[in-house]
Amino acid sequence: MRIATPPWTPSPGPSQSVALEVLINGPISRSEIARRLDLSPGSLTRLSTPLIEAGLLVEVEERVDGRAGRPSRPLDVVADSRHFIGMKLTGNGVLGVTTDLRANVVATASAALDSRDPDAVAGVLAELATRLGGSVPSVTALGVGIGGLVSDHAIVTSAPFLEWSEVALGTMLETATGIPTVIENDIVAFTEAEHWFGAGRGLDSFAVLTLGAGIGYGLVVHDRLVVNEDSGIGLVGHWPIDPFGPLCPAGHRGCARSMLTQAAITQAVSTALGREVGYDEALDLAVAGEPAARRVVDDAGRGLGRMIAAMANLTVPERIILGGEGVRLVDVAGEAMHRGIAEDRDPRTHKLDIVATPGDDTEWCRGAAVIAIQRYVLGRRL
Amino acid sequence: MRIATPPWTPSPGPSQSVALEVLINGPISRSEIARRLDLSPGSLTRLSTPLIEAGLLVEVEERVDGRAGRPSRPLDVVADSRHFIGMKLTGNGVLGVTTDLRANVVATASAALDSRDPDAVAGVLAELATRLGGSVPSVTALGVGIGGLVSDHAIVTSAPFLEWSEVALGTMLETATGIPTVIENDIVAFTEAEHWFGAGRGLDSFAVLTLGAGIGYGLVVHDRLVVNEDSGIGLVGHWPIDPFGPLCPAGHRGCARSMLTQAAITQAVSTALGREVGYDEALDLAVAGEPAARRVVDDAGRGLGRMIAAMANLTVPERIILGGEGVRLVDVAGEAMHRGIAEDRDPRTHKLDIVATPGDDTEWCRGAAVIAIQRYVLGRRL
DNA sequence: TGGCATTAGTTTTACTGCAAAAGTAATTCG
DNA sequence: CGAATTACTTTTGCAGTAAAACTAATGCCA
Repeated sequence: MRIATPPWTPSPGPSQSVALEVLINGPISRSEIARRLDLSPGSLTRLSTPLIEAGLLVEVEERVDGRAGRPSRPLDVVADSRHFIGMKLTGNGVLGVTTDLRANVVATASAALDSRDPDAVAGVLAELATRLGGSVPSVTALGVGIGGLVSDHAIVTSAPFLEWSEVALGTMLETATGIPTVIENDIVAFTEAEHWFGAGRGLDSFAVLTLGAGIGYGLVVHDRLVVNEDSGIGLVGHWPIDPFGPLCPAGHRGCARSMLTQAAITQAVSTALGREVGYDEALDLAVAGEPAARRVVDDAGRGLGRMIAAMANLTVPERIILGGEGVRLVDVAGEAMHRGIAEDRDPRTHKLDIVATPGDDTEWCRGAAVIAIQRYVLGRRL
Repeated sequence: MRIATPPWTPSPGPSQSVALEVLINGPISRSEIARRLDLSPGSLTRLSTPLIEAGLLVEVEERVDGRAGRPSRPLDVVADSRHFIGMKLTGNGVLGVTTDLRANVVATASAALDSRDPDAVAGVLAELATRLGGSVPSVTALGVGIGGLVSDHAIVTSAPFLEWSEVALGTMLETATGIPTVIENDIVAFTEAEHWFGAGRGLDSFAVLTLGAGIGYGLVVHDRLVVNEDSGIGLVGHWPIDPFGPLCPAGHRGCARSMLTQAAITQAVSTALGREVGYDEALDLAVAGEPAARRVVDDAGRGLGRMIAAMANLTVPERIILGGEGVRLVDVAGEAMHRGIAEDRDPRTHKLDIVATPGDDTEWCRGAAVIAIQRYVLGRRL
């Protein structure tokens, strides 16, 4: 029989900071935590002991560092002491994952959406949550990522792709599942996942750009996400990147949406070749040297590069993280991208640190799970 | 006889926070400070009393608020208890101001530069500092703003307009004047002035764009300036704002430098009219409806608007502050600017809060003085 | 092999700085 | 004129901290 896990008790303050430090920065010794949080060694003993007794932290076996002195006893969180569900809602369906406290995916599932009616959608989500929760002892919290404006971590203010406005999805799901639920904008969720557990971990600032069905943008500065009331609208979708590019439905010429989305690239290649091709096929053709595909992909890469240059120039991040389902473009058009960056970057600037995350669909779900984790770990005051 | 002013003793911690709150947020009651810093009323008595006894703060006469209850006794800093000098260094000369602790200008002076030799320049600056310091009892610190890369608040790493690199201007001036000296990039200084005492006061985030001899950009997010090792290079000077615009010396078509600087506008208007005109005359002609000038100014305004849209989209600031010697462009081309903003902003976004600061040359000097004030008030740990 | 240096972590102690609570002050409103 | 309200002060006790002394576990070196 499994002993019930105690709640994440640490209230805001040094005790919570210690727990967070361990959660985010992996196994870490008491002395290292003391250095980072600027606390005395004595305080660290005092603060860590109750966390260990509560079963939240454990001492892992010491690693031999080869240095002189007593070896450290790194602390780590018991990652599978709690589990979370993260879901990504799109127009066609829902994809979901179960994760542990460190946002490692332990199960995956999906469901189709027949209707856009809020109640029907909530029903599908709840059913999926039940299915995902079956593989773990208990689910601590549920996070849902959605492309649109979300307020109070609970209400979908506006989600054009579902034709929703002011839908209290959070409450609906909490009622249906009995699991504490947070709703969040998908890019915010993705960015927070990179922030806590991804390529942005430990950085003071970074920017995120996602490629896929749409173009997403997130920013962390001074170790905190940058948001305002317009976040979630999709501010960079119509970013002008090529004055001679194709038109988008809103009448912008050569905007990000008309050149960088998967649909834009497949359409441009399909039109040029006179036959329907998929996204991966379009990129394959470019790799193989097919001239039209190559040109479309290079134009996109160059535009992407100029967009990255703009982000770098205006927000001076330590790193730029590229992600999303369509991120393979970065591999295929890397050279064009770097040319695009060079066009709009002063040659005296330092080289940009650009990393691409896996373009797996479940990354969006992990993001939603991270929002649930944050909400749980930090308390209601997110 | 004037009693010697005690040093700004508060060491980092709540005491310093209280002093800062009063310095930046004007006369403010103890209870209001307690609310803002999340301290108890008792703590505020304890913390403010020694600051008052030290002569740093004073109680100003209460303002009648009409509300019930005991009236508050607002605290204020003794602004003219200390004075600072701020200077702006350009290729032709130096402009300087003397200010009080709140960066109010109390004197102005300038000097020409005959030579770009570091020692000669330092001599001119020191002489100017002596002149500026004559009107006040004593000078607490000196700040110098310079268009280029500055490290450690002391060394001019690179200043192309003076053909300087690795000039230890800070030490040179401290030796020559005996006044603690800080060197800082001019845009950083300008932005900090807005942050503490200008249109950015009290905001969590804002962006600054200056127009003049060059294009400057500064950003504050989460109440702190955003900088990295590339800040000071002038990252936005070559921002592409019009694919059909004129060429800049670096070969960029329609970049900010080629369309928004004073030189760009006067040149474009002069060329069109076949005679030399100055900046103000060019703007006057545009106001009067002269077609070529109108077109040049409107093109610039539109480009400025698109640049503002880019800043707003990527950094979601609460406010955008426009400044610099050439800021009159904003008045003359306001309509075109707003059209440019609308082009690249999603119509669903909230209206941007845009303010223009006076285009006085001395604003740059105030900025430098603010850096000196910050360095003094916060201690060496800036 | 034993001492020494080094680093990690614990225990003890004393103290700072805080909030909470109770008290005082100064005003408006009825 | 007193009740309500808000601002500030004084008093008190306590929680969390650092500092110091101590224990522990390793590598290094003679």
